[in-house]
Amino acid sequence: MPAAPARHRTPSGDISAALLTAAEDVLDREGLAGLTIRAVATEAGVAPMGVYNRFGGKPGLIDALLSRGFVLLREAILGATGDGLERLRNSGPAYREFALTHTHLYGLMFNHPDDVAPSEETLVNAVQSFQALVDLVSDAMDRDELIPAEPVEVAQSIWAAVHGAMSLEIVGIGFTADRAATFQRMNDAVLAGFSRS
Amino acid sequence: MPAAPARHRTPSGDISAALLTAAEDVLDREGLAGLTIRAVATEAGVAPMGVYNRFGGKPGLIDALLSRGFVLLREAILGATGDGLERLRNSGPAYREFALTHTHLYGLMFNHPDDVAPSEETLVNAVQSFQALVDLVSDAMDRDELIPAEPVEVAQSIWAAVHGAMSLEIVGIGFTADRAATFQRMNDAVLAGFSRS
DNA sequence: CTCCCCTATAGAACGACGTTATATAACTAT
DNA sequence: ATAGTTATATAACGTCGTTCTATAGGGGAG
Repeated sequence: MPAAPARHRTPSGDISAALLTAAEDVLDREGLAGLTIRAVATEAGVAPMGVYNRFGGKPGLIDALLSRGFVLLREAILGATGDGLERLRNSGPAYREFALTHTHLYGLMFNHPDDVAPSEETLVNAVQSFQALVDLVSDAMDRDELIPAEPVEVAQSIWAAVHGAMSLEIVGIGFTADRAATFQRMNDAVLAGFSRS
Repeated sequence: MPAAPARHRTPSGDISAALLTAAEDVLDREGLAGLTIRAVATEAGVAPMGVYNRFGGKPGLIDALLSRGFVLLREAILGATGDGLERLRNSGPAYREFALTHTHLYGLMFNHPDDVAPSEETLVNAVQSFQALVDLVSDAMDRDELIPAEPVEVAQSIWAAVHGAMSLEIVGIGFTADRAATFQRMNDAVLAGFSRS
């Protein structure tokens, strides 16, 4: 009989992390269409069954990607420098940077397939991303740099504007030459709407 | 031999329209996951091959949906009542109404699959949707109800904010009780950022 | 160190998908 | 009525997500 084919076995604990990292890479590189169970498993050097053992299937794997995406988004927002209103203003470009660095993941986070039901953990991470923005708004209000109002309401408006700008920019709908400058202007205009004259 | 199976044949000219209408219905009813060639053809009472004869395949069919979506969006914007700044303000809720009525189509318009390359006609319709908003902005500026600026820049910012709000509302990311009221407040805040004090 | 159980592995299989190819039958224009 | 265009039914191919089987590698108990 022929020599037994050398069969490698990945240590249990490393499988989830390997699959998740591989999924991120495949998604960034080839988009959602290229994100197949077989492709991710191959990229991770793991058997396709691992996706089912660890994530319960493709929707579970995508949910894990979303969860990680919101963690990264929160870190991007918190990475903004400055204080008060200045920091809030700087969080806009930081948000933009994240979206442009992970366009496919970003698109997935705000427009996931119907069969992907965000898990509790994912929802918590999404809320914490939003909370990071709320905190920046609250701080600016405490410093009297913004009109007093409900911070959650204001943060929701700012997030909508910033997310909308990135969604349009990623899909290629833009009618101005300098995208970064247009983003800045929109960011400033929205903040101006909530600022003291 | 058995009786020939009664084979119905759809008149040529009606096939495209039947397929497109069926695709709209299936998309609205079952989402992108349910939008299969076979399902659309069955819904239209037409052979699956019709999609290839008329639209060149599934990406072509989706492109036709996008094209029609932007026409509907333009009509929704133009349907806003009032004059000048008031009409611009009213176009927000009209936009929201369209997005909520066709959530799946709306999501597709601003986050289409990688293999769907928008046709020239679709791009023209998208530009015309945007132009409708630019015209409202220009009119409000002409009436001195907005700060003088480049209408395209201002319209781009407004669209970003409104689109972002609907994108978040559709995906279920919202932290305020009354979605319609929050939308109104954001709409007003953005316009305030471009308005005369 | 040895044995055993847990679990990752390879591989086949299923149904559904987008797509292509075939041959037949229905409409349309002459 | 006839000929050509074109929609039809049907089968097939490869790939997808998913499930099932049997095998074999690694970690823990003795």
